[in-house]
Amino acid sequence: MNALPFSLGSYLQKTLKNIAATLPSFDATFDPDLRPAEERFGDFQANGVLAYCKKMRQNPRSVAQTLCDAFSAQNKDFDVSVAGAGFLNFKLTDRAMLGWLRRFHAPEQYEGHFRSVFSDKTIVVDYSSPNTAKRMHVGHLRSMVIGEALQRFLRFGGASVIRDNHIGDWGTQFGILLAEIKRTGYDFNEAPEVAVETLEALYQAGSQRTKDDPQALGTARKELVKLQQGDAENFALWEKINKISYASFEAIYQRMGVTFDYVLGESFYRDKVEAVYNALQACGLAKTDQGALVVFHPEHPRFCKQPFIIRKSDGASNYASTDLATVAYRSEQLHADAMVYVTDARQCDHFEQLFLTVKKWFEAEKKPIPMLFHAPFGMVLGQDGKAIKTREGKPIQLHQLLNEAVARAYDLISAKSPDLSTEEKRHVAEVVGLGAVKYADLSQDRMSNYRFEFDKMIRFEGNTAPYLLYAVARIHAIFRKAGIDATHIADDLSLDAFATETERALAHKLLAFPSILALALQELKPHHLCRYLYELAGVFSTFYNADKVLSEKTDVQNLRLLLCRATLATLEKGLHLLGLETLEKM
RNA sequence: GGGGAAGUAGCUCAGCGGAUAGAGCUGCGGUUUUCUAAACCGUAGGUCGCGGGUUCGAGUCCCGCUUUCCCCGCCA
Repeated sequence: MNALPFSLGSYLQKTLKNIAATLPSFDATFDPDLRPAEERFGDFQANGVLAYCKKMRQNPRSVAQTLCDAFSAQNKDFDVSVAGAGFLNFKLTDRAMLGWLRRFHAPEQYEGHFRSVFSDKTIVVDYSSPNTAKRMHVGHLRSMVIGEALQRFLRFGGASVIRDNHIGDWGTQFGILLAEIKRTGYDFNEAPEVAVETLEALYQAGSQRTKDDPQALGTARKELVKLQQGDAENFALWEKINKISYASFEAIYQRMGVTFDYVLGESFYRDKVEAVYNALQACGLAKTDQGALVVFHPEHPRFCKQPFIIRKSDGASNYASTDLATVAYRSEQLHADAMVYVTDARQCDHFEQLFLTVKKWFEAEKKPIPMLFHAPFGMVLGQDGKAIKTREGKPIQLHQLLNEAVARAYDLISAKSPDLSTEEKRHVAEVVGLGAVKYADLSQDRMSNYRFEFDKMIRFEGNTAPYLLYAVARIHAIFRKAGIDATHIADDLSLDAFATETERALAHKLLAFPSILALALQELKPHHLCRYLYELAGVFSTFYNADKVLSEKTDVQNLRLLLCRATLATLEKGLHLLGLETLEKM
């Protein structure tokens, strides 16, 4: 018999499907519906027989039994049984479990073993994407953090990922800002760190002015059209603004460990939107309405009336124009099979309209249609449950927020680990503080709004980054104490069974890692992985408390070191996939 | 007015049509001559917004009602 693969869930899924194909009770529509099981039921369970029998009007228990018998006739690694209404429960033998652990206890052993529907596909992940002329504030956190995690998931699953920061550098804000710069005569004669604040203030003042005064709005729109038509003065100003903005973004990215393959802002597509206008009119999708070029979708209950405006009545492009050009560019020039957009949920309509339009457009031109995914996320709320703001009602600057997280982490570490050197404390504080901010964001379902509370994210109880990082540090401490390099543990075990329930419970949890990753990837939701890592750390802590690793018996110690090594690998790999750094000491 | 998301323990949240709805915080009670107690163990806490329906089975799907948030033609 071959050694068991890394992804036991998908292995069982495939095996059951194959076996079912040889049995008269099943047809090709049967989906075993495999998932990790609670330990009291086994290690994995297949619930699919129930749904299948409902559809086929068959007795689920007897059908499950035939599948169970056929499976156990050819596979001795699992004890399989029929339970309840017709569940199939699979419990790995200790021997098979230990065999799996020996094969997959280190991250380098995972490489190439985790596959998904995105494997071997080229995928553009569009995330962060701030607007220039403003500094990043708390509202920019989620796209950056969630997008970074998702692109790492996709990459780990064997996809060829292109990270694209689609910066908003060509929109209406420039009309407002250019008008305000000209009105005030701002000359950029200050350091970039100061200039970025000035520009922000100018934008805010200008933005208010356009709301109060229709004439100012008109002026701003004209400045934007001039820019988009290549006016030299406006273009030079635009370049200055962007240069200053990029520098302020880069400082944040560096700190957060975020890098991009491309930074193709909206402006990159400025000479490509004309072709979009022509193409969509040529294939009859776009028409002029109230002076603007729009796309309606007659078959859609809402978008038959709600237009997708691809060119404004003043001739200026908007983000629909550039987004359409962007899809074409990514598909044709970057050869992307799929695109994932990580933006806030308010843009759901926009992306639904964009995807519908692309589908029809590409169909009409007989071009391959890329898979398009929107991964929307909810708002960041303050402690009062309302959109987070400073006391003055302004957005909280991202760099200030990160500084505060790190400062709070530093205070805590100074109190808890006074023996660390100042340098070590600073490093730990940086990892813990930034990790706490990232993890707080990732650990909640991205679709819901989440409450930003320093006190909750920088604590060591519950589903937090510090709790997970602490578990990692404790495992490192065991290897330090044993004088064993964690990457060189003995895997030639003499034991072929677990000695304690807690050992087995830990192994049970470790097996589920690939299934959880698959779920997180399928839904493009990092919180599934967070929840899993938290549970794993919890099971480990129980084991750590109950079973002493460094024991007098060599065989027991080797088994437990193997479990520690596997737990360490999973926690570290998982945290790295989430975009967090890990520590050996804290 | 139309549409979307949401309403689960006092609070913050998990819960892929499946098995007795779970965590953490808070409360109460324990555990350290032992690998990091920043931990662990125990206990308490629920009309899953309300009312119907589909199903062998509904927190999960459908319909109605209700509350909150968000979006709805030239912002992104």
